[in-house]
Amino acid sequence: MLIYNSQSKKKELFIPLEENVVRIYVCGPTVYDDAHLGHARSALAFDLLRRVFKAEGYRVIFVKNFTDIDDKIINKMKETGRSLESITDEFIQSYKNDMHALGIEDADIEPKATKNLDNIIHYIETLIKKDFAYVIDDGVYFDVSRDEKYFSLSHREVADEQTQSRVESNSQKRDPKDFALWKIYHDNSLTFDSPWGKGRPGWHIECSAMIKHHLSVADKAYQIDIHGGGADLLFPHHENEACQSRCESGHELARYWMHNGFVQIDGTKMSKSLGNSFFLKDALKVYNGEVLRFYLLSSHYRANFNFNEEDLIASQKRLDKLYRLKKRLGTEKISAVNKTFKKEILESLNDDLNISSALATLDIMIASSNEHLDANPKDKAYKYEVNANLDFIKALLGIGTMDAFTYFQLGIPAKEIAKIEALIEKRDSAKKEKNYALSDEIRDTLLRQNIKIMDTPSGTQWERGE
RNA sequence: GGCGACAUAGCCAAGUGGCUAAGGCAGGAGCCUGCAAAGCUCUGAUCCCCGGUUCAAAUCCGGGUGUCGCCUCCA
Repeated sequence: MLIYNSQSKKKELFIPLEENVVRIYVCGPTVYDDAHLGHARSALAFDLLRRVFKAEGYRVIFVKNFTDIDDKIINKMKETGRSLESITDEFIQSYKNDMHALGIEDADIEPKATKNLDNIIHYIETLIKKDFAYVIDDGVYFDVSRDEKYFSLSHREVADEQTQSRVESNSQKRDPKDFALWKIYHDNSLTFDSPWGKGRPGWHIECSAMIKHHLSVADKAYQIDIHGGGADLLFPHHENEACQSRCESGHELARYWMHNGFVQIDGTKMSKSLGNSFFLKDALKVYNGEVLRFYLLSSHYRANFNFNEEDLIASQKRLDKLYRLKKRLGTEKISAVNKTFKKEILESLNDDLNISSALATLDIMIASSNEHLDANPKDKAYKYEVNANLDFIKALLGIGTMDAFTYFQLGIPAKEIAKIEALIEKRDSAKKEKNYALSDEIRDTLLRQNIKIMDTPSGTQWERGE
């Protein structure tokens, strides 16, 4: 497996810390609002990574946190009068529901900041004891000058004056780049006890503390194999995490750093402040989860992804072909997956998740299967193998999980289905009587309702249109 | 202002030194069909521009132009 490491800016051969085991930590959402398409893309990228490792026979320990202490959550508490837990529970559940709709399973471990306060405080104490952090009036800060490898992850040169001036700085901080490990609050907002006074943990510290507690291996040069997240987290979040962790433990945090690209709308980054963000739950009202999954998954995870409906429809049509093949197999019996097919798909994905290349192989398999079945419609052994191929894809990519007839009837209420099928019966009898004028008229009527008719040797079938 | 990424057919998108530049959507032609749909076959690119390196470059180097991102919470 080759993985593009943001730290070296190169593809590197993946070598696990422990044989046959992969430890992956991904920065999850701050749970103050519903998930948007960007969360989905990030989650899908690492879901694919997880599936590929599993297909290669690794035991995967996949950890994704929920940041449940944050100023935005505190603000929401003030606005609504609700408790922290009621807000974060709601959005954790909402996040999970949306991800499940996309075929993304829960992480193996899902730590939360509120459940790791002791770990966080202990971690900060160690950093102070080792003289990497210092206490001033408004909190505990990390002394960046004590880490000569600071900037080695994000490759930033020494920050220029402009950058420094942009950092909101406490005059007592030794360096504007120093970042908060613990923030002390004297107001009535939500706070937690600490040796330095009531307050809240800084953002970066939770990941370092939770990785150490939940995922790290001891006595290796690195604590975990892979650390992932959105490209916007590279600096300062991941740089700070890496810095804290190497200083606290003497070991580097992660051997490989992976960063996914953004979802863009009309060529600009989707973000709340720009007012162009798209909630996943709203998208899921319009598009089936698997269709959305396939679309968001279909281009490389590091590239930016320009979301638009036209491309989504094109992507759905591509998925339709997989389901049409599934439909025409007419059996669920399975033999062994085609070895060449499996090998080619895995080779593509093993190259830093080259999904485009993998999907090209899938499309070629679909076309050649159709070709073979056109010539040999009754070749059962062949059908079993194609079934096995589709089953392999289902586990690896999470597509083709539905019954084919269900797939083509998505979004059509049962009442409509009965009406459609009644019309099709009527058309069938008209056809038998060679009353083509009537049968074509019925077909046109259905087409106007976005229902496509197809006459096949095994009877008339229908599908929803776009 | 500093740093970085990207630029491949109408659209989406692989390929990063060497046979005919993957695959999908859209379009065109054909086979099939009562006619369609579906499926299959055929069909489209001097790889942003200008220089350079090389026997050979979409692929490496330099310079442009353009788009986007990070530097502030962010997936």
